Amino acid sequence: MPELPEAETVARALRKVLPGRAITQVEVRSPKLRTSLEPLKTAGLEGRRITAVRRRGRYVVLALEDGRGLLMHLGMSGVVRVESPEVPRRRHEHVLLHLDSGLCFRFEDPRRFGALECLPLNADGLPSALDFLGPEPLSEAFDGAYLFRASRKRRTPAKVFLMDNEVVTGVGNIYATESLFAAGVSPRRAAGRLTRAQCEALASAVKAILARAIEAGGTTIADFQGVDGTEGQFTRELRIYGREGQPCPACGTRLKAVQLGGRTSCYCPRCQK
DNA sequence: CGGTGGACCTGCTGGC
DNA sequence: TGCCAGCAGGTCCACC
Repeated sequence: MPELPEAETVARALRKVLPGRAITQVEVRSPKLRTSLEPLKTAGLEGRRITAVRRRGRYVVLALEDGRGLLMHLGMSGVVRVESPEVPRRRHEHVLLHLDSGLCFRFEDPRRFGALECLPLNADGLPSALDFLGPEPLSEAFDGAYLFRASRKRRTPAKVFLMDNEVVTGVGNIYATESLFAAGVSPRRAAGRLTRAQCEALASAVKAILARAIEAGGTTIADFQGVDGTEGQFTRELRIYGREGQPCPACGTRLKAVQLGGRTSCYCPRCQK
């Protein structure tokens, strides 16, 4: 799944059903995701009440009444559902949190790149493990001036720069690709060579595209689902992601693809400079 | 320090 | 038809 709009979609759905609920039983069915799941078994979560659901970047935090929180990341293929414990366990459902509402929070993740850990929360209500993250892209702290400042002397490609969680958090391959296209910036351009105007255009594009994607409930390529099983509707609004070889929607030029930072990056060689 | 490449996983697909 | 290399929304670490 999961870039910021998908994490936000999940967080909003969980906010409707989790706050106020107590965890009655923890069911751990795999030894580890990205990190070991063993500590969850002995974390003493039974009886603890969930007080709030927060999102930071691609992470979702389920705050507990005791000052700790469950830090969750959906990796590449994570899906969360809240449904009856009677529904048969799926193949890659690794953690189930039974709730006093009679429902069950279920974390499914075939590739196991996701994470679920219980950690103490700081004054901001977040685990300090997230302190390294850069600004939220939809916050005022993220704008053209910030991008321009942060990119000086960086030789890394603009796309890799935009996907760096320390620069701005939550922008992954899909939304970086779409934002660069919307801003008319080549994904290969050295970050330090971006003009002030390009930084303004990029920041605006990131904000507009993420906001629109959140409205649409995220993007589903293969496996992202909302908590209620629905697919993200932003998929139909993607303009170039995954379309290498096809004509540019703006000028008709054949879209190209390059590998940048190990990720496929589709772009229009004519529209993006 | 900044930048790159591989590792971590399973599942699907496109090309032979 | 069937097989398998390659690729997939992310992060982290070792290495230059």
